[in-house]
Amino acid sequence: MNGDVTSDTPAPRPVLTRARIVQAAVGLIEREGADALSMRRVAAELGVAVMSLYNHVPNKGALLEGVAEHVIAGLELEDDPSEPWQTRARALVRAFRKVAHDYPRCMTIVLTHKIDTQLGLRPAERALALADAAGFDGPTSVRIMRALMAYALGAQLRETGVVKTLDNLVETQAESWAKLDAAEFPHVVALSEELASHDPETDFEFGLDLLITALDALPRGRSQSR
Amino acid sequence: MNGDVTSDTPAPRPVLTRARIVQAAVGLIEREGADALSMRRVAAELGVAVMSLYNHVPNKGALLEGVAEHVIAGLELEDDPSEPWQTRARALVRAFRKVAHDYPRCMTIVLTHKIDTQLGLRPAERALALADAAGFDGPTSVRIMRALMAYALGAQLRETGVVKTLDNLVETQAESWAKLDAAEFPHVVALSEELASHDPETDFEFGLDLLITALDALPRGRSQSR
DNA sequence: ACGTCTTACGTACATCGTACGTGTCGCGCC
DNA sequence: GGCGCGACACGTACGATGTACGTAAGACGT
Repeated sequence: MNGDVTSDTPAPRPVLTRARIVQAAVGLIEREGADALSMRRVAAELGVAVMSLYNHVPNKGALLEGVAEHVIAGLELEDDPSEPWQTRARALVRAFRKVAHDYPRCMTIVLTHKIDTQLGLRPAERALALADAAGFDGPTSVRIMRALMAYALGAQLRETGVVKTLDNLVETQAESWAKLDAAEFPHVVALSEELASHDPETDFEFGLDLLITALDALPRGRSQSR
Repeated sequence: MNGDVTSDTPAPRPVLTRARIVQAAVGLIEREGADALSMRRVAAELGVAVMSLYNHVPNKGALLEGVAEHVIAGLELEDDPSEPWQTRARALVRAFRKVAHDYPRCMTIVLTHKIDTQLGLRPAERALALADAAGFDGPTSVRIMRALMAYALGAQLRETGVVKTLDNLVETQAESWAKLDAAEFPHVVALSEELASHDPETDFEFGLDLLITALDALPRGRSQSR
């Protein structure tokens, strides 16, 4: 009567699939960090033997590419071409900020792995379209895209703490400032409060504004669309 | 007569030291990539047993921090305060480009590891000093520093190919463009030539110019020093 | 001569990625 | 029905890795 195991979903095992594996990996990374990711942990996560994963993923590298792909797919790239290009450009860069915020601990993996899908081309296409709409010529458009990418990239790595090298250490080592000789680092010491206070939102918008207004002031060959 | 082994350096074993270990690690990474780095490989590199390393380095993580520190120490931060701040700012950001170019395969490690030395504060101090010289107030100076850092960071990750995700895949997959439907990625297809051609220098300077000129146009409370 | 400290070494173990062989299940074909 | 066959989950096993731990050999003050 009730024991029809084959047709009625038994629930505990919703079939193993590449998508489920990738999702488990993403979850694991976000919960315990990228170092904690291992094929064995992922398998355990899914209640499955280790080698079963290899039926859907050729190797760990491919899994990581899957993770990168998954995250990039989360980019929300809705666009309204009737808006001025400045607004659309801001929206594009903000979309990066959004995913970086949603998957902070995945970022290292996302950035250091290739993405074979055309998904990875969407941001580039969008940026080029914007520059085109703004009236810039081809070579300039490419450079604009690269500059925007660079900023979006760096700002997010900074904000999410992926990059611990530069100014971030200023923020995380507040207690050791006392030992800093003000002679060698006068400005850092003087601005320690501002450095410690975090307002990533306005920090991000500040830099974005710089770029957009600079682009706006740039001479261009063709007339802009709006 | 000639066999005084203790005083005259026997050459093959110049004493094991943390600096030598770090240097070996850096060399190995640059030659074979970060994945190839293992304590055993480093030990072999130095003609030494594996565990001997642990007399100078508590664990692998500390070694990586040492690598990061070594690279950051290579930042050439000479400065001429008599120059206009724009020039000095350009020099600062270019210094990042220089090290990233010198140690491309170390960058991932450099960025994802903390640096405990005050060495890591030098760039921040310099950037803050520049913003101060330009006449910006404290909070704005901090934001300027962060924006410059973000760009320097992102631009270098892009250029050195550490980040393979965004537009870089456009450049590395030239052969597969034929299969791109021009309907979905019209601009990418149209600008494929510009995308493929590499002129990192001017790309970099383009973005840097955007930021500097935007900063220059910014209103500021105090008068600039020059 | 002798303890102590420093440093290089070797062994041992847990954990990792994954190559390979085995078992089970469902489905088309006779 | 029987039967072969491909897909998929599993278990075992091997090499490589990071490192805890014990050992030994020289340096040096007493």
